[in-house]
Amino acid sequence: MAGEKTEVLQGTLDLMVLKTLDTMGPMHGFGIARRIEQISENLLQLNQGTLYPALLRLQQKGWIASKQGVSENNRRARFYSLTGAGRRQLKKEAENWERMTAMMARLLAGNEGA
Amino acid sequence: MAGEKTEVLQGTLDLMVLKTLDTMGPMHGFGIARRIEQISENLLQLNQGTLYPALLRLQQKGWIASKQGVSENNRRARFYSLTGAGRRQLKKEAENWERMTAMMARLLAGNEGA
DNA sequence: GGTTCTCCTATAGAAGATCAACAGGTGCAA
DNA sequence: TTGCACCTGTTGATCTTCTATAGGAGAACC
Repeated sequence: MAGEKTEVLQGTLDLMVLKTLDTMGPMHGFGIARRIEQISENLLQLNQGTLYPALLRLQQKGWIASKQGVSENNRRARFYSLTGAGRRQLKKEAENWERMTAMMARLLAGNEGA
Repeated sequence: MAGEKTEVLQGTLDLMVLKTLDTMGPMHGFGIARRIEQISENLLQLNQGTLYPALLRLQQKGWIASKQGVSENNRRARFYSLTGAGRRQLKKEAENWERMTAMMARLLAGNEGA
């Protein structure tokens, strides 16, 4: 009831995960999700069915690596961390995002000149 | 060869089309595509296979209406224009976009406080 | 010792958007 | 009449996210 539920903009999730890992260091999936929801001020609901396939995808592409460990709450958890390639990919996607927002800003400004 | 080809961020196309129609008035599909490519400084390549289904979708939702007409080059063309509901939807999506970019800005800034 | 709660990982199937590729009609100029 | 630029579509594949479901395991309370 309380306002709109916002979905994750397709193609943005990778960037969010990569950046979160870059900022926070190694984290487990649950923690990543919580962090993103916090940053979004709970506007964004991150489903597990969204996150874990994404984490798998990122691993297969070699952008993140995972290691078994134990969480703050003493539970078994899989910790993900950025690889070198992941850091490069993050840079690339962040730049792409900047370009995208710049373009949208131009469009939304509504200037009619080409 | 010449740099990256950027794909349309999924979920962004509706907003782009709606806003274009809002700024430019009635246009045919080909023109909309050209306008968006110009604004994006040719970073964005808009496929017909992307645009026309989108135009159809937008019509079915009642956000745009179409009318047969004749283009500047004297060809038969279908002109699309915003409806009242379309204008409302545009406002909504634009606001949503603002919220999304604000959140991404927070995330990319990398502040670690919640 | 058992129950229940929260944490944490995962998978399957459906839905939706975009892409690549193809197909076709028409005005205009050479 | 040939060719080109303009203009509108459709189809099938792929990818991403969502909804729904499943389950193990520590901790806390009884």
